[in-house]
This record gives sequence, C-alpha cells and structure tokens, in this order.
Amino acid sequence: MALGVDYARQDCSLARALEVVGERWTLLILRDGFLGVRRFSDFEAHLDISKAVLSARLAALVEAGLLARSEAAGHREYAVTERAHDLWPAIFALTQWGEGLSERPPRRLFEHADCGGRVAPDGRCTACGLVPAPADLETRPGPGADPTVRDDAVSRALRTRRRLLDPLPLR
Amino acid sequence: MALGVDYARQDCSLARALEVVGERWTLLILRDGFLGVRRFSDFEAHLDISKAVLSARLAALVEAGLLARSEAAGHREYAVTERAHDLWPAIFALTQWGEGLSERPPRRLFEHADCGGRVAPDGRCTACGLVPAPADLETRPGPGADPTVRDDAVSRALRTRRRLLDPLPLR
DNA sequence: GTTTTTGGTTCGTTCACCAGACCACGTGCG
DNA sequence: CGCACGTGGTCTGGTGAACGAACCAAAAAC
Repeated sequence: MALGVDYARQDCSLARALEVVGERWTLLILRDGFLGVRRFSDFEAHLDISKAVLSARLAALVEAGLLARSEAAGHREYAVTERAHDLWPAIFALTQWGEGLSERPPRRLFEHADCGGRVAPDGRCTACGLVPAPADLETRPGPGADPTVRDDAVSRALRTRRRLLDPLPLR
Repeated sequence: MALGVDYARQDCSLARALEVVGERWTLLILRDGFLGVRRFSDFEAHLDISKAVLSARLAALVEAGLLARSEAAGHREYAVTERAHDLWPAIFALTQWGEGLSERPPRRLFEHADCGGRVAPDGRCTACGLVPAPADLETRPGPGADPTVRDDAVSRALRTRRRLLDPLPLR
C-alpha cells in the first residue's frame, strides 16, 4: 500500500503482506491472473483500470516475484508464479467473505476438479475434505452472478466453466 | 479502497470485500481489534496512524457493522463485532502469507486454547485438526519477533500470551 | 508502405493521506 | 471554584498517488 511511511515500522506480518499486495487493484489483478488473464489489454478491459496504474502494478508484481513476464508472439504475457499460489487461500478467503456481504446467492462457484465437490468458504472441498491447490480448482458463475454489468471479452469467457490458471481462450 | 470509481462496476465479491476493508489501515485496525485493542488512543499509538484517518476508518467500520462503538467510563470503546469474526480467516491467511515473505521464523504464533495445538497457515489446529474460531485462539510473540522496533503500551501488552478478543490490560 | 494492435508514457486534475494545530468535553486536583 | 489534563476527536495546508485522456514507439497485419 504504497508503503507510505509507517508500515515498515510495524513488526507485523500483516503489514508486510499489505506492503506487497495491499495497494489498490493489486489483489484484483492477481485474482484475474488466477482466473487465466494473461495480457495487458485483457487486465485493462476486465478491470477498467488506468493504463498507467496497471503498468505500475504489473511491474511491481513481477518485481515481487508474484507474476512472471514472458514475450509471446507479438505481445507480452503475465502469469502468476508458483510463489503466488501461496496467496490463493488469502484471496479466496477474502472473496468468500465478500460473497457474504450481500444477501444474494454466490456470484461465482469453485469446485474441486478431482472430485467435483464444491469448495466451502474455508477452502475445503465439501466432498472429499481436502484443501485443493488453485490448479485443482474449476470455477463457474454462480446463481448470484449478474451477466449484465460487464461485457468485455474476459467476462464473457468466464461465463463457462474454467480451470484456474489455464489461460483464457480469448481472440 | 475508497470505492473510487470502478469497483462498483465489478460483478465480483473480491471487489465488494475490498470496498469495505481494502483501504489503507483498515485491515490493520481490524487485526488490532482481534488482538484486544479497544480505544482510539491505543489504535493510534500502536499503528502510528494519523488521527484524521483513524477517525474516518473507525466510523466506516462501525457503519459497516464490523466494529461496535460503546461509551465506557470517560471514553469510547470499539470492539470487533460477531459479524467481523467471519473476516478472521482472511486476515489470518494474509498474515500467514506475510510471515512467509521473509526468511525469519514467525513473528507471532497462534495456538488453539482448547488443546494447546499450534495453528497452521491454513487455520487448522495441528493437534486436533479443527479450525478454531478467533475467540478460541491464544497468541504470543514468535521467535522472529523483534521487540526493539516498537515500544508502545499495546506492543508491550502483546509480549505476553493473550486470548484473542479479550481487551488488553492497559493502564 | 500504411494501418492496426499492443503496451505502454506523459500530462493536468482530482482525491486521499499526511503531520500538526486546534478544540470540546469530562475528570481530577488544589 | 478554577484550571490543567486526558480523551477523542476536527481542521488545514501540503504532498503524493490515482484518474482519464492524449500521445507514442515497435511490431504485426494487410
């Protein structure tokens, strides 16, 4: 969070974590990365984020080792790294808490690919009891999703069932 | 996060969550609440946060139903609500991820009060396998804690073993 | 060889955060 | 009673970050 002034003086791991992922947009960018977004223009279209800020955040996340940049044919790609996988439980927990904020049914469901069980808010598969890694999860829109609010290519691609971390089939 | 412009246009629970707890300082204030901090001046001393921002954050958290304000003898108190308890897994997950950012051993340990087992990064008690609620946790400084960085009353009180949510014995 | 796509940078404005000054209210104390 | 002090703020001016819009360079497409 801009590590403004005082976070550094906290002897606290939460403050350390927030120095890395606490800035505006950072967690949303990483979540999109888990959902399979890879390209600058796709992050931009899906998040409605200013290019300048997106550029800065991507650079910071690469610097922090949470995204890996690669040059593909004609463009760059940013993929979440192995190291970022450890952050998934925190992102998932926060997302599930966000689901609870409204009365609506869940906007997005996560299921354990191996056994098909739904993943509970604590990250555990309700069918087999395990806590699946992000690569073992599939996601699809839940009954509370509202397909009318957004109509970018990423949002459309996410209306089908997708395996986490798999690049989205865009263009 | 100031719900600046575009978070509202996201059909996404993570964005909803960040609208409530994504602003700078908010999660640190809530964590302090779980640790037993209750009074304006104690939050202020422990976090080195500007009074204006602390005032705004406390009001927003009361508004969101995550803190409850009460008038005690000669002062006000802010206690984390039942509703905020649901946020503990997310705070804990982020904290544990922050621990992993450095090579040092953990700065703070969490133990299951009922059975004495250590709580793993996924929130589960390593002894009994349950996921204890915050009220069933005890915390104490870990081997990686650095008692020299801060010397306010809250930091001193947190050097002993404490039950979460219990008000800190200050003054 | 011109246009389009991609991934940016630059610019001026707006807005949040900052430290520090100030303040209203209640309590304690001489 | 009168005044300092503790508590929990608000107000102000300055600074830095985020914003939208415009511009741009390299590479690919046509």
